[in-house]
Amino acid sequence: MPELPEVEVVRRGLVSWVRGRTITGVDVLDPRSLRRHALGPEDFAGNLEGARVLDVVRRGKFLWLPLTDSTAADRGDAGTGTAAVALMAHLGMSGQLLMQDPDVPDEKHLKVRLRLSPAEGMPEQLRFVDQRIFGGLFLTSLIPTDDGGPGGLAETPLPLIAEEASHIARDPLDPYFSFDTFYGRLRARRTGLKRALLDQGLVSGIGNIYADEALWLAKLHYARPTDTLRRADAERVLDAAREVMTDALAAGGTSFDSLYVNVNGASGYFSRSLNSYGREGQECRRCAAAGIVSLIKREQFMNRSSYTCPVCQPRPRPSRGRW
DNA sequence: AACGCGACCTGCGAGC
DNA sequence: TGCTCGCAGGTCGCGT
Repeated sequence: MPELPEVEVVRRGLVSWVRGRTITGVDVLDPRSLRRHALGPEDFAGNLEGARVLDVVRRGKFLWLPLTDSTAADRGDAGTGTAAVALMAHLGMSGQLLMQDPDVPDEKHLKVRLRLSPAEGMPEQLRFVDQRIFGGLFLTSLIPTDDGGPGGLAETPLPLIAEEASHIARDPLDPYFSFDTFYGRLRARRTGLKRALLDQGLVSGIGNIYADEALWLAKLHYARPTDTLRRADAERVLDAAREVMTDALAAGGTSFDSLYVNVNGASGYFSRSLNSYGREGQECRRCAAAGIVSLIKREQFMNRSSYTCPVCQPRPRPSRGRW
């Protein structure tokens, strides 16, 4: 489910419920969801119990909760306490973070339950639910960022980043995102445009859906070589990514239920607004508006599906070298 | 450096 | 009804 807009919906939903609260108990129902926590479930639980959640931070599709040291958790400054570690969450393909009351029956794919200190009118459990187990939770250190900016989007941005997310580039909606840096690195690559857009180390937050949508909006083919891509084309595809992710974020707001973080917003947004993804055999809307009949084509690329309009996103001609 | 895989998983619908 | 196949929005690590 989650690309940047979906993860941001989760972040926004989560922060008002968990910021300032203490983790009082941890139930690991399926240790496979802690695969990336090398020291095992007991270490995971032991380090979380007693720690206070300071914030919810996102970079790309990575989400983390900076924590106070569990031994120093009784300071009153929930928002400004220092943090050296964080609880990292990645939703993978099917992960959800749900706020639930204790009397709500366990979800079928409930993997980890965090019990939180009671707070007036707030659910007492944060549950990690994940059908496919590509996502997971783990603890990670917080380290200084290397560009002076904040580690990610947060209520109280700090120049610290979760170590396990430090290889992830900023996303196009991040105020500290540098187009010049992105473009320079893009031109240095000898690869295709979609592969580059999906490379979270180059630009983050874009997944298979929004890559296809951005390429469609920008009228660019996924195989367009990056090393010759003009600045205006790179700007166009990034602006397109920004546009589609901003729209999705706005629509995703409707999928957030105040009782829990609802990760079910897919149906609402996608059925209405997608122009290429999942539309194999259907008319390209832009071509149709111009009186041309062109059917969206699906192709295997990078072991996944890519959707393009053969008319307005023509495949680039094979380059034979300039000289 | 880049790429193509496989690995990690469960569940759904289509087709037989 | 039950089987197999292909498919699903991600990331990591290996070999070439």
